[in-house]
Amino acid sequence: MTLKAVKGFKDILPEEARKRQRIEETARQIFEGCGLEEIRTPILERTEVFARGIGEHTDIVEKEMYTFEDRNGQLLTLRPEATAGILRAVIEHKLYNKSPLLKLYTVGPMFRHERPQKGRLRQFHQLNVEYIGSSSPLADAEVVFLAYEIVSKFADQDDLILEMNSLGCPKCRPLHRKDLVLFLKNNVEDFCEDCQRRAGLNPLRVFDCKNEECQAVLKFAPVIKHYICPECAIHMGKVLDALEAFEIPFVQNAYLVRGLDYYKRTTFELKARGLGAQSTVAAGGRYDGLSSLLGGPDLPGVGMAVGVERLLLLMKEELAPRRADLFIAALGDEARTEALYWIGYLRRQGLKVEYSLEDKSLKAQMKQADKAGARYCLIVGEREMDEEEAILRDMKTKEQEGIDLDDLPEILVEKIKSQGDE
RNA sequence: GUGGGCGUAGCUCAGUUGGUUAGAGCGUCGGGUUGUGGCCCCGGAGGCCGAGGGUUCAAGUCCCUCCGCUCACCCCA
Repeated sequence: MTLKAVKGFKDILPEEARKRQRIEETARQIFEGCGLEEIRTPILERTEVFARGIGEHTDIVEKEMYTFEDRNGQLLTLRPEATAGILRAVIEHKLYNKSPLLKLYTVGPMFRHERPQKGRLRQFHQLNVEYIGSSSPLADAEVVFLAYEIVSKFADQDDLILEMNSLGCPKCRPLHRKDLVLFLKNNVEDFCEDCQRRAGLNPLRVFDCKNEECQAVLKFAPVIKHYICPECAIHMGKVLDALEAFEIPFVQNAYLVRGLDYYKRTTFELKARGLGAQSTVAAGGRYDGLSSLLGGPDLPGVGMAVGVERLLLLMKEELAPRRADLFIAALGDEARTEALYWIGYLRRQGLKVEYSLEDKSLKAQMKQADKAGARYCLIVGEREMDEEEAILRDMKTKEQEGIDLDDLPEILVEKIKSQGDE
């Protein structure tokens, strides 16, 4: 029995790692360009951080967290999402005293013990953004903007759909919730088993049900939109106006809800065709009460997460093959030793130089040069050593020229670097 | 946790009504004269046919159990 990775945990092999590098590079560029700063918090937190932050009765906390006791009997959890940990760090280090608005991003693995399927792993990765300290609807719009910008860099815009909704606030939400619960109670018979269960735990969730009969009944259910207080309505209006100004297309979905308790007001999901059942590639919303829930000051906040694995699924473009600037094919011990000196020098000059670790035939070395995508191949054997002139072959044009051994590295640097600028 | 689909070389897959040494393409390595890559040609390596039982003279092929992968429910990024 060979050893295998744990279920839902995947090895990221070189080809995929390169794609992820591209995604992260692009994201960082966009984040930094918008004035965000990176924060990195631990993957492990005290269970409390998530239990209080995410909500005791959410599925995540109830049955999906990797929670265990360490050697001292302390309850720890592998983070299932990023926001709670970041808030914990912001509060712990009183970062809010340094600036009234913190614009933070982080990239890294999250862990949830769910059954794996397309676009869903137990260890998965997110690009995360948090705007902490601002109640402005523009903060909400910025966060949506960032999600949209990143995703649309890798996905066809026609395949994307941005859904917006407002969940209301502690003032107006309870009214809706009360009426909704009442409605569900009065119509219990018409709902599927799942919905009947949801009604007790997280009533908003029934709106997510895929059952057609449930959806038919839900047409008559109280919708948040009609309960929202003037403040929330104005906030929502400003967010949507800003999105229009940003030229980001969206639709309003009155049934859009969130799985985490801490969300208030703005909530959104960016969905994509071609992802399978897990169609959400990015999502987020406002979480004004979270900071105080975690024992910090009453800081407003809004954030979002992009699912990296899902983005990977959408990423169609093939990566450019790797390219070496130069491959050095050396024949014989003397040439080889000299070649090593050149290789060290050239690499320190920033050139991508490869060569064969094994003592192979010239033909085999040329093949290797080809596989490395080398633009040039330098050939040096006994003959060249005697004549004090190595052969430089342009792999594309097949043209060859002699290079004087005396100041060979300098000549190569100049030649290859000037080529690269063209 | 509940369903469906699938497990044969590194990868994608063939494998006839059960029948002898399990195949192909791609990849990989080597060769096609003395020191020159890609294309082409030739050759090599590489499989407890997911595991364990059973039926049979005979199992990759049939039956059972388990394991794994996968898609969907659920939930969510």
